[in-house]
Amino acid sequence: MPELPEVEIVKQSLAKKIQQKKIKRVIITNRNLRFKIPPKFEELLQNKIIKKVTRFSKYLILNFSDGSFCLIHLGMSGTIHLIYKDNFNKFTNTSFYNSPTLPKKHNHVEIQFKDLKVIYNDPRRFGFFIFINNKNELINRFNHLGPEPFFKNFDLKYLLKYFLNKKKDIKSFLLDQKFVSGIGNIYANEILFLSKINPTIYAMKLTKNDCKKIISFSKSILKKAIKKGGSSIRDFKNTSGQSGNFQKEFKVYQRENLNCLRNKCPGKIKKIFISNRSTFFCNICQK
DNA sequence: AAGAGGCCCTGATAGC
DNA sequence: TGCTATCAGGGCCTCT
Repeated sequence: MPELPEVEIVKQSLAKKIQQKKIKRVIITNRNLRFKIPPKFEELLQNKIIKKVTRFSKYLILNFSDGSFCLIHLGMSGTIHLIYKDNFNKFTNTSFYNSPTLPKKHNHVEIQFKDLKVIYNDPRRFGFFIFINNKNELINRFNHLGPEPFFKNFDLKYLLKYFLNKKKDIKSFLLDQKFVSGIGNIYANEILFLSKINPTIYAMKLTKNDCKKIISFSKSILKKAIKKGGSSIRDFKNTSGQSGNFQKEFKVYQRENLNCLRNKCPGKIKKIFISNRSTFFCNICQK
């Protein structure tokens, strides 16, 4: 669900509110996430000072002043909510993701600061919180991940080499975090539409020009989505309580049977499944 | 080793 | 109204 742009919005919002602050107390109300939160977790975070909040791919990272980290993933349904102390008992909080109010069910982690608290909610429990002891351990966690689309090494040479002899559709590669990290189902669909590439085509069949377009549109669409505050396909709110706006720009995602939006293209958007993920494309202009 | 497929989980919605 | 089936922004694991 949250892809790179949405996680970036959460990161920016969170950074403004909790950087340089000391964690007073951590309360776990439900330890069952993708990885069970160990009993010592609360103790490890207590009294840590958050030097910086950063992001890699779809991962949020709390960088503590003593060199340790907390790695957070939102999975499909993870949301982060902020509650100010004055309103501790009111649901007038602003939400970073997905809900205008704090949900009553499925709250898992509560991180308390002097003046506010941060609550993590995750109905489907595909997300996680992991304590990381040091930089090496953090780097190891990311070892298997490919570059973000923004990185310099996500270039033509990389794609051409990676796609050599690959008998798998390009859509699956855009979703494969080992190849490129940060792209999810929405943006994979949109990138292929903008590139005029059929999602079912084998990666090895792509031309040099196709690869150039994929690189260029991956960067531009993610940048644009961040600029627009992410995509709100449910109730996404940033820290100011504002929705993202990028969903208004979707050209194919969730547009099954609607007219292709490319100038003068007579096509209609089709929906198929690739590796169990819904895939939207125009079968006229996406060759 | 690449590629296909299943699985983790709850909730919203569509269809009967 | 109320049931069931399907699908949802992700990623890991196993099998061939």
